[in-house]
Amino acid sequence: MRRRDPSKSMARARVLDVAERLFHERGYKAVTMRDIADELDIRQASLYYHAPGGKEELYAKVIERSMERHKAGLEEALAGAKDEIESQLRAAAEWLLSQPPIHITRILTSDVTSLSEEEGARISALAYDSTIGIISKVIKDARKRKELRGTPHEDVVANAFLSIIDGVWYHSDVQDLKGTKDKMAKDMIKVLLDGLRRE
Amino acid sequence: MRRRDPSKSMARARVLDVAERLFHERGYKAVTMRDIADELDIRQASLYYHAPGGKEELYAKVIERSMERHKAGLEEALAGAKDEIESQLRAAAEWLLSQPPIHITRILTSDVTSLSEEEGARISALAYDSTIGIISKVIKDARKRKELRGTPHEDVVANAFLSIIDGVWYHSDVQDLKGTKDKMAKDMIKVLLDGLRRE
DNA sequence: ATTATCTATAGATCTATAGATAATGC
DNA sequence: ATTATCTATAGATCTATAGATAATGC
Repeated sequence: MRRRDPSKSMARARVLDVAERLFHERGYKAVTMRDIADELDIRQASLYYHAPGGKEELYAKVIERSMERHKAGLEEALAGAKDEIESQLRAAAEWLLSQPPIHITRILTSDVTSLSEEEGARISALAYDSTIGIISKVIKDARKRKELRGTPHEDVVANAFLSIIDGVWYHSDVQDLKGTKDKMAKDMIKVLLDGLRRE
Repeated sequence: MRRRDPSKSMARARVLDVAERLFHERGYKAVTMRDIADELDIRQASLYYHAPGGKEELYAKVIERSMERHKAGLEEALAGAKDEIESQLRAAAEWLLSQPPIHITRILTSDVTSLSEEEGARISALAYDSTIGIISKVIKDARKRKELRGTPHEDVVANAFLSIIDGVWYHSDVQDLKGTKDKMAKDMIKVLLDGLRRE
C-alpha cells in the first residue's frame, strides 16, 4: 500500500495552514494565490501542485477543515464542561481563544458571495453548523433547564457571543489593554449571562 | 458664480450611493468598478468621470461620507435621548437600524488592509471614531454616573453592541424570525444592560 | 516512478486613460 | 462651454495550464 496521496504530505498541510491563516485574516477576495505562494516561498504556479482544483476549491477545503476543527473543538470543550451554562460558555470561549479569530460574520456575509452559488450555500451551512449552531444549541438547552430567560432568539445570542470573542481578539491586538484576552472574555461572558439570567 | 463642481450633481450622488451599498455589503476587494458601473447602467469607463481618483479614492470617499453620517446620526440620536444609558443605547440602535448594516469589524480588519498604509490608517481612525468611539464614550459616561459596573473595557462593550446590531440585521435577513429587528435589538440591549448593571 | 518544484505563458479580469460623441444651457 | 456619456485600448494583475528540471526512493 504505497502512500501517494498528496493530501497527506507535510507540504500539503503547510499549504493549507498558510492559506487558512490568510483567508481568515483578510477574506476570500483579498487573498491571491500569489500571496499564499509568497508566504510559502514557492512560485505562484507551484501552488497548483498542491491545489489542483484552483482558488475556490482551496478556499472551500480550508474553510471546511477550519470549521470541522472548530466544531470538534467546541464539542469537546462542551463535553468537558459542567451541565451549566456559565461553565459551558467559558469552555467554548477558552477553545475559541486558543485559535485565531474566525470572523464568521465576514465569511457568511462577504466571502461566500464570491463563490459559486452552490459552493457558497454549502460553506454557509457548514460555517453556521460548526459555530453559531453549536452555541445556539447550548443556549437553547440552558433555557430548557430554566437557567436563562426565553429571549432573544438563540441565534442572535450565539452570534453576539462569537462576535464578542472576535472583538476581544481585535481589541487585544490593536490596543495595549490591561488584562489578558481570557480576562476580557470572562468579563464579557459574565455580562452576557447576568443579562440573560434576569427575568 | 457658476456651479461646475461635479461633486454636487445628482449623478455624482447616485454613484456614491451605489458604491456605498456595494462596498458595505461585500467589502473593498469583492466589489469591482464594473460592478458599480453595471448597477448604474453605465459603462465601466464612464465611472471615472465621477470618480477621477480611482477605486481606492472612491472607497475612501464613500466610507468617509458613511462614517460622517453615522457619527452625526448617532450624536443626534444621543442628544435626543435621556441622560440614562438604556434610553441612549435604544436611540443609538434605532438610528443604526434605520441604516443598512456597516460591518465595522470587516472594514477594520479586512478592507483597510487592502488600502495604502496611509489611507488605511486614516479610514480606520475615522471608522473607529464614528462608531465604536461614540458608543464607548456612552458606556464610559454611564459608568461615571455609576449606572454600570466598571468592567469590561468600554471598547469591547461598544464593539459587542455594534456587532449585535449587525447580527440582528443578518438574522432578520436570512431567517424568518418572528418579531421585528427593533424587537430583537431591544431584547438584546436589555440583556446587555441587565448584565452590565450587576455588580 | 514519485514528489515537488521551476520557467514560460495563455487568457481572463480589472483598473485606468485617451479621445470621440451627443445633449443641454448660456 | 459644460456635462455626461461612449468606444477603444493599454497595462497590470490574477488564475491557471503545459512542460521542463531536479532530488529522492524503490
